[in-house]
Amino acid sequence: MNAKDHSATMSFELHSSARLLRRNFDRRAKEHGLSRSRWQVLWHLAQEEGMKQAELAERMDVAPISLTRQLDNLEQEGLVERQRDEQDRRCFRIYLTEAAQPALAVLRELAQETREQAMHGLSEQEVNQLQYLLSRVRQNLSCEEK
Amino acid sequence: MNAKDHSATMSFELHSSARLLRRNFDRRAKEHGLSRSRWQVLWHLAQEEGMKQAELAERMDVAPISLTRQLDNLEQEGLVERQRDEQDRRCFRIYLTEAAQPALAVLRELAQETREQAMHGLSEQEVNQLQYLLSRVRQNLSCEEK
DNA sequence: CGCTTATTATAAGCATGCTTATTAAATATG
DNA sequence: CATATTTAATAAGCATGCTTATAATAAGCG
Repeated sequence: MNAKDHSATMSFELHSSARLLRRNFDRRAKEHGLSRSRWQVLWHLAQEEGMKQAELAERMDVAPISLTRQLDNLEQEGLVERQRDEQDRRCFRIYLTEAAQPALAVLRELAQETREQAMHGLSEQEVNQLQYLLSRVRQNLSCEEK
Repeated sequence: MNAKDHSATMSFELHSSARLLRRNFDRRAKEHGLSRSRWQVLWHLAQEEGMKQAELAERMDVAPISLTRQLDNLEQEGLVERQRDEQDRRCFRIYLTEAAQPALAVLRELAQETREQAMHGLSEQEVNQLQYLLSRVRQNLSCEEK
């Protein structure tokens, strides 16, 4: 097997393992009534509240319009709140509500389970190495959006 | 940073780099009028023709019904053909047409470019290592669909 | 053979992403 | 100040995945 074949296999492995990771989490989350798009919103808000919709969309790596519908639903269910920015009345700031806390607790637990399953049998050094190599691939692909 | 944080970052890196890989390819393919779902069909057929729709869907890791619409379109454009299986008249066998060859040539070239960009600066050993680690993650996640 | 079950493809309708166009508000510019 | 441009959010409509239901055919079994 030459280097070129290796890199082809690599693309496959990368694509495949990432898909399985998402799916593994999705399967767990679904049992708790959380779809992927929903848990992604809650997850990112848990890391930082009060972002504008556009900022949140940027972080989630979806188009702002794609977020609108999700926020509509989550707001209707009382899990998030849109608050008008007083300085710039065009935009909303997005906050989690108290009602979202139980869902977040579930999410943290599910994420932990998925990670443990994915990394099972890998030494700390191997996890570090994998992370390092992936970050280099990511940088190769993200820097040059030419 | 402890092992748990590492594994969290790892999930992020895996998710992120896989997404960038797809996107990088998509961007190139789009310039040639090929959407992801379309090139995935052609790509898999190029590896093996004459599969049943269900087999092809299995390989592509989509539901059979999701493939139906894509094949409808590709068949209409004359890039693929459905041929009735003579032994089992319920199923079709899917084949590429001559008209698909130019698109395939483009796809091969794009795939090569994307791989080279993704793996830029990685030694052959590092590519091997990355592939090995990813395959272990994949096995961890795929074996236990519990 | 005749009935039941499994398999293959499709249809209908939903979820969620996107592109493009629109509205309201802020900002820049003459 | 008035107009033009930019920005934030949304609306409309398309692409593509899914789940669930349906039709045709094959296969198993009495």
